[in-house]
Amino acid sequence: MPQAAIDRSLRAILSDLGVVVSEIHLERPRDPSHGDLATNLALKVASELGRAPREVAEEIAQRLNLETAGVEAVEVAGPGFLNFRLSTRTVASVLNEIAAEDKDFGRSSEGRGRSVMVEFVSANPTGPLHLGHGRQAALGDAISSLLGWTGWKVHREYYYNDSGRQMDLLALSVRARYRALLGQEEPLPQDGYRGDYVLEVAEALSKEVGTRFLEDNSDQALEEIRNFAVQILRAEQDRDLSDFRVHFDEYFLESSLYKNGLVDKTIQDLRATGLVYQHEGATWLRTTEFGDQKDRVMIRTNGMPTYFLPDVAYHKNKWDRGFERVINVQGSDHHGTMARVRSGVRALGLPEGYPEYLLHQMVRVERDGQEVKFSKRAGSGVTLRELYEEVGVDVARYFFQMRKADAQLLFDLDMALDQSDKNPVYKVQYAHARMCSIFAKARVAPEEVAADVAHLELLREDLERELVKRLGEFPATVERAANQVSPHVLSDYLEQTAGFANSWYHAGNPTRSPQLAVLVEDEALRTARLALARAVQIVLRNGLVIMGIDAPTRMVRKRDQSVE
RNA sequence: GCCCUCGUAGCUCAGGUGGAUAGAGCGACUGCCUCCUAAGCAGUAGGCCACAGGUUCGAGUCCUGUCGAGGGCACCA
Repeated sequence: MPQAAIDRSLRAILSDLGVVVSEIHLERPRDPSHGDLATNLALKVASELGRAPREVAEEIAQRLNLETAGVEAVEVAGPGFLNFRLSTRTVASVLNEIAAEDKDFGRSSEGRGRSVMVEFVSANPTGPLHLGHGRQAALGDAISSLLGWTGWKVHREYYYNDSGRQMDLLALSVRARYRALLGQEEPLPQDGYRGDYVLEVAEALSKEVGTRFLEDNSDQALEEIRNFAVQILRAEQDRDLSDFRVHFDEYFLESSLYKNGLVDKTIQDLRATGLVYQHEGATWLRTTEFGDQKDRVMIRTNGMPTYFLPDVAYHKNKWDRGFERVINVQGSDHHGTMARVRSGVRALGLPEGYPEYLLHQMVRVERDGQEVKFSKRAGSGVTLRELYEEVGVDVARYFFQMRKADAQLLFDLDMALDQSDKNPVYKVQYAHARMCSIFAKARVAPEEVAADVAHLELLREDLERELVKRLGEFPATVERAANQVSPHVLSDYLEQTAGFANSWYHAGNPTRSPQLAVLVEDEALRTARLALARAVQIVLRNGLVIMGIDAPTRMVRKRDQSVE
């Protein structure tokens, strides 16, 4: 990459000047007259050297070996910026790198094969997944993928509570519906689950067991009902996720923490720290020791643990399984658990800031400017499946990823259902498909497109240069998105890159400027442009792969909203 | 009351570590095309970056406060 050569040259000069700098920030200036790349380096180190920024910049510019840095010109501007104009050869050589690396272009090794766990979705099996889970599924999957591309060994995990009060509530809700179905009215419990899906489970139950649970109020009967309901609802969630192309390496049951004695072990270990005390009949942990706002109850007066205890046990277990880095993707309503869990595991000797959290805000859906609120089946909200069956999985995944997690997400159904370039998802996919259609028309296999530097130097149109530069930024963009745990950084890049690619393509429309078409008569130029199209294709495809979105070679428009 | 996140164009949102004239999409407006290189293309207008202070050569970005939106502050999950 051109950045790397300049970076090396600058570092050499700096060490001659006797300055150490951890990172050199090279950016693409907005204003093209400021060159292809710019750095504020001189401004940064000027004070350390006790010299004027412009003077330092001048000296760096003078010492720079243009040839080695792959630069055609360097100039000092403004308060002391260094602006670089890349040589055409440097710009062009990017395309060969992209073609050579192909499916791996954009991968890096920053993670050095270390393990990271991403825990996400983690919904309890009490009903269908809703939009919040969808956002989380898309975000968690994309983050996992980004980490994989930057050299981490990623473990996707789903944790769920298969015991406890919510489950009992579910069982009672199902039982009430089941009995009502068989003519014996039973009121839903307070805070019971009201969605139509509970009725579906009840119907299935009655088919399975007949009237067996009509009179039986035993705990054992209730547990059977619970297990039955959980099995059905878990299966439904699995289908919802799998059809959404989200898959996990491991499903972790809360109940296993009790079965394996990890909860008991945790409370013992905590007691050994001396941070545990009794107060008004409950057992507390002094989490304020680690900056929590108040101490937390671990075991209630009635002898039952709160959720805090298994949470700590679970995260200690993550650590013990070798995950020194863990990212929990959760709704921002879980904000309160963050300080608690971190304090709890710190008491057990784990490092500060473990685990990491990515909290996302709520999702709203709008149609015709009106908020869509209801799902009869789910009882409340809109289910994930309802959404992606209407707009398609690609669109749903993209929309969930295209905003930063800590901002609320407005899901605009009118935009989502638009099948033109106005829809960012299709814009990127069209751009990819257009590149594919060029190869089809030229009757060449994309893998066989090759051009040497002499050809590539012919790419002198502004749009072409701009495109090449952008394509070269793909690996750095993937890294930034991964480091910031922010998939929207990537979707933003793809959308803009697709925009440039589309403009480039349209510019060569036969009725406008046929000399700008990819498939021009001049064979050398044609070769060069095919190589550019190939690079665009690779970058867009790799980006979409990371996002978990199809990169179609041909777009087929759906006639209407009915299922294909 | 305390804590966290957010506040940028009419709308939805980007704005690497503080850097040069604050960007994109939608919508609006103006041209162009009816080509088959795709369900159009090109361009224009639109901003007190919520507000008030501060830090500094320089603030949308950092600090303090105010206002507004969302969420969290359980022996619930």
